[in-house]
Amino acid sequence: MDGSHFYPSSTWSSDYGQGTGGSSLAENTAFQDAFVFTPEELELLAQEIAAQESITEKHGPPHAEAPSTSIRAPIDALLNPSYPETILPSPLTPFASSWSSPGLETTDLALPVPLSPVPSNFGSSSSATPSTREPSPVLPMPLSAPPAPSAPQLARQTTAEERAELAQKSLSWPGRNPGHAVQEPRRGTKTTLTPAQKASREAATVHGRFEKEKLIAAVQDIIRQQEQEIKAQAGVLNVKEERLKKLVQGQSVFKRTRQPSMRDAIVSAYAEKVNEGREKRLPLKDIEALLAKDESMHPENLSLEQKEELMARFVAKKVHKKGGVRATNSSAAKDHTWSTGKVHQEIENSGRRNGTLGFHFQVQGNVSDTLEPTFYGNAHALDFFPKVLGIQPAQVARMFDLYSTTNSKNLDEREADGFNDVRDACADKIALGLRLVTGIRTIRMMYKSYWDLVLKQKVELIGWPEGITFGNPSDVLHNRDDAHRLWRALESNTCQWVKLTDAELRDRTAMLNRRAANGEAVFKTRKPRSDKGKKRKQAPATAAAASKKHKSAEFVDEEEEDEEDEE
DNA sequence: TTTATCACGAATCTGCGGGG
DNA sequence: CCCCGCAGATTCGTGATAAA
Repeated sequence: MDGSHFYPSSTWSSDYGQGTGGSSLAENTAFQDAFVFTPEELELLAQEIAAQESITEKHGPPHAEAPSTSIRAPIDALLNPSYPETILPSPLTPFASSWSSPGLETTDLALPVPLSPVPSNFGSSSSATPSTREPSPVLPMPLSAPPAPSAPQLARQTTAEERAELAQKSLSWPGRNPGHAVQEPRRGTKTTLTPAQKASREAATVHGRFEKEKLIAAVQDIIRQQEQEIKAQAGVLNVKEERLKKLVQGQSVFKRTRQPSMRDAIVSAYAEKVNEGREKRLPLKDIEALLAKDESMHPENLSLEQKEELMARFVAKKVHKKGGVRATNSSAAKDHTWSTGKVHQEIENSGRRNGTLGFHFQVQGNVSDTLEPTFYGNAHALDFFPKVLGIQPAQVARMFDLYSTTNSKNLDEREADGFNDVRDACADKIALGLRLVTGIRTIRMMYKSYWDLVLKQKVELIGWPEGITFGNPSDVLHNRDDAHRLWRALESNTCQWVKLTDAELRDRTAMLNRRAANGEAVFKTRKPRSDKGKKRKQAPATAAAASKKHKSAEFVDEEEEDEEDEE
């Protein structure tokens, strides 16, 4: 069916939800795009846009409207509906409280009222009111805790060294993690705008607003068409409208991280090389053009060692980007907001696709941090708290926040605590990998008879980190570094199970036979039984006993073998 | 064979805080 | 309270290619 243009694709959602800010509509609808709007909702939406535009023109961006109450205030509001309503946004804002909004949705106050699970709303299009959307309360800034002492000093006009020194002394996240790699924020790329540039930006803003209006109108149009299309196709296909909607609107966001490629490694290194000492860095296009001419950097002209070095540098860079400590509270806050938003989106989408319920709580790790505590649940997931545990989710968030800040730990402390967990996780991951690669659900990892397993199952565990003895993680991992090294290898799939080709299998067999011939104990040999060679007493000859005995004898033997191997 | 990730710098956007 | 500029974040655009 060629109707894909009728449906909001993921491209739509990213453009529409996160791209061009300015109006709160754009930033607040990031996770609403999967909804179908009823005519009533569309009307509300239009009013909302108008209201927001006028606010924006009058008072600047909507975030300026955010109440400057303490973080406790909205929680109190949740717990106590009689809390002054002044902190609440207009009830006309049906979509005004997605994860990124500083405001609270009206439905947040109505938490005790059971929320309908989302799927039940799909069919009844006209009654799917905004109030049945998920509560997604996000607790607004600023935090009541004192601001990090480092923040104001880090603000500007400081050199990189001064910043680093201040950060080290401060209670900020990098300051609490001395010795850990810190991502240096991009600085100095900003130049003062000329009047012409300013004017140009202003014009662009106006143009952008106009474009956005067009975009919104187009989206509304698409949504209307989608409604009609679903209705029509449901009849043709003889499926329930509700079912079709679910299929159409469930978004899939399966994205796998790509393995680092040689080409990207080369481009990355080359960019650094050609930009060295350059005041204004070259655009990628130019870098690629230069690279195309520079034959010394072409993969076919690079030695194996050079390639390995480039790749190692590139991988290290990526690791740093992924896990480097954020240098400032401000960048940490941005990262946090974005990351939690993504988690919420996953919970939401997965819930739609698979019918699951989920919730997510994330709070700052230290009173010096300034991150928003957030909690989120799809459909009626958050009802679990009041209905089963007898406690409001907001209260849980507050307790969690308190727990977290009074049990603050930096990365090293966390890792020290986590040694056992990491070790266990390694063993689990290896076992799971074996099950996946063999397709045998009940298979167990046998470290001591590993080579028997390799030959029998035609699989192999590759990429075991150098310097760590191969064996059961419980036995061979003795310190944090080794545990983390193995874990990183497993997590990055550097160390993983692979299937052996016939040639590889022959190769391994030959290799093992050679080693065995040299007297090496590669194959596990069982100790001969103590009564070997002796004539044994006959078992009772009843039919039942005989059949049972036969079966269990084999079974028990294998079990014993496994237990022995795993220890 | 098709899809979409990912390298980079530039462009663009947002929140914060100083100053009027 | 509002405006403005800074700092730092995200998104865009292009081509190659890993992954599906």
